[in-house]
Amino acid sequence: MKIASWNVNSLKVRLEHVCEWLTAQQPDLLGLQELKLTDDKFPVTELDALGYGAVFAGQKTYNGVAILYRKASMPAPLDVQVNLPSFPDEQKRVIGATFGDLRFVSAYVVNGSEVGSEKYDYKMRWLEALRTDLAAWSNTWTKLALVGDFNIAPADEDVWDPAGWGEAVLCSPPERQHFRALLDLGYCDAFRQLPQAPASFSWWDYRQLGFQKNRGLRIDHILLSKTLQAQLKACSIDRAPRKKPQPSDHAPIWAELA
DNA sequence: ATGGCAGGTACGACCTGA
Repeated sequence: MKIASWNVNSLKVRLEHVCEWLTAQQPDLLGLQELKLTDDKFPVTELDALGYGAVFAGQKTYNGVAILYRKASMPAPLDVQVNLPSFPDEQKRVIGATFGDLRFVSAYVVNGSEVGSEKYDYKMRWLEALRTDLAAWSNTWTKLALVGDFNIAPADEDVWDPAGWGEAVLCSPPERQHFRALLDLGYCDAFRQLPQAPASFSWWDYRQLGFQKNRGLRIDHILLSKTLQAQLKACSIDRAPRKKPQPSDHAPIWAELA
């Protein structure tokens, strides 16, 4: 089974890229973030034509998350849950669903703007709630994958210029502690369970030829529970869509499970 | 220190992203 995550930075603009990637990669589950569209504009028909169903929670302009599932291989989603139960929020940042005995959660973690700002404080409280709810979910589901744009580079090796970034937002010690706390609930960072090339990133700034110079960050992650970790066969970031015209600034990350 | 690029809103610049 192949599971994946992709911050598409507007599903309206990126629909062709998503359709091409689904066709080429045939993931069984794909978590999307930053849809930037309301539910009435979600491309149900186009995805259905490729054999994919979807559950989604969108809003105007910002945020918005979805789970796409390959209908030929996956049962229908059950127990669809939008947002964090312990954190009432107007912003649509989380959607979870159960496929057979697998719980799959797609999350778009708060960016945080800059350390010490009001948005950074919101990010801290939001991550605290995510920890609380992930702990609760872990009591219900042993096979759980939490995927998404975490807006945290877990370590210096996940930053193209650690000295330059320092302890700025996405790299600050409190954010990294929050990421570590999620792992401490019994999860692994799938990407780091396997050998990877140095300077592997999932996001590159649109400006200053960021991608061409590989000036990026690894902020998109697949977290696996222990049971799923034991099934992990491969994990990779696919840079190909980032090379296309009018790309998302994020690349998809995928993991193969036995 | 700032802006640079991109998307959305809405048709002006401005907000947000990471």
